[in-house]
Amino acid sequence: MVKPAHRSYSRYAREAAELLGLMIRTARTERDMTVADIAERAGISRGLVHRIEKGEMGSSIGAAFEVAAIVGLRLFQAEPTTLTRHLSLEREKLALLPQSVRAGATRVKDDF
Amino acid sequence: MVKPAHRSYSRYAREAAELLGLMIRTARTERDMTVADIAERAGISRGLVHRIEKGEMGSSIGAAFEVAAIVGLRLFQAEPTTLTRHLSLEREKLALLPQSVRAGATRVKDDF
DNA sequence: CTTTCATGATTCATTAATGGAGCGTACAGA
DNA sequence: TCTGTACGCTCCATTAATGAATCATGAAAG
Repeated sequence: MVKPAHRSYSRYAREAAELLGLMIRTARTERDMTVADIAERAGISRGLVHRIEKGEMGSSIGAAFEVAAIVGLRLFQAEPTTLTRHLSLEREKLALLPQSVRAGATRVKDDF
Repeated sequence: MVKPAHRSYSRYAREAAELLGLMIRTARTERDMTVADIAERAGISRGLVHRIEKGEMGSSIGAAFEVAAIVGLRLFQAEPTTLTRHLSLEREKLALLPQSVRAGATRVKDDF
C-alpha cells in the first residue's frame, strides 16, 4: 500500500457509508455482540469489522452486507422474506423499459 | 489472483447486493445515462460500474455508494438533506447506550 | 448494408484491501 | 490490585480488487 491515492467521494456517499457503519455498530451493541463474534460469524477479520463500522469506503460490499445481515440490519427497509420479491420486481422493471428511449438523451435533472 | 477463495455469503447479503445493483441499473437507464458516463463521473472504470450493477460482492462500498449517489439512488430512504441529521441521531443513540449493559447478555429480540 | 455506439465479458499487470499479530487503553469483577 | 475481556489502532505480507485493453454482440441510424 504505497499511497491510498484517495478516490474522491461525494458527501452523500461518504455519509451513507458512515451511517451504515453506525447502524451496524448500534445494532451490534444492542444485541450485545462483540466485534470478534461478528468477525468469526462473517468469516472475516476483527479489523475489517472495525473498518466497516467506521464507514471506511474501501471495505467490500460483501463483507459489509454480510455483517449487516448478521447483526440483523435490514437494508432497504425490506423484510428478508420480501427481499426476494423486490428482486424480481426490479428485474421486471428493468426488462420492461428498453433502452430504446436512448434517443432523446434528455438531460435528467441533477437534483442533489 | 490465484484463487477467488470465495467467501461464503448469506443469502440475504447476496440478494441485498444484487438488489442494489439492479436499482442502480434501473435508475441509470431511467436517467438515460451510459455506463461510461457514470464511470467517468465516479472516477472509476467502466468495468467496475458493470460489476457493481451485477451485484458482485467484491466491489468496494465507496465505489458502489458513489455510483448510487450519481444515478440519484437514495440509500436508506433518506433525503440528502436529512442524511446528515440521521448521522447525528445515530451517533447520539450509540453514545447514550454504554456497553455496560453487557453484563445481562439478554438475548435481544430478533424482531424481524 | 455499413457505421456507430453501448453493453457484456475476458485477460492481465498494478494497486489496494484484507488478515494477522501486536500494543495500549478502558472497564468490570474477583 | 490483579485478571480478563473488548476495543481501537498500527504495521506488514498476502491476497484480491481494480484499471486498461480487447473482442463480440446488438441496437439504432445513415
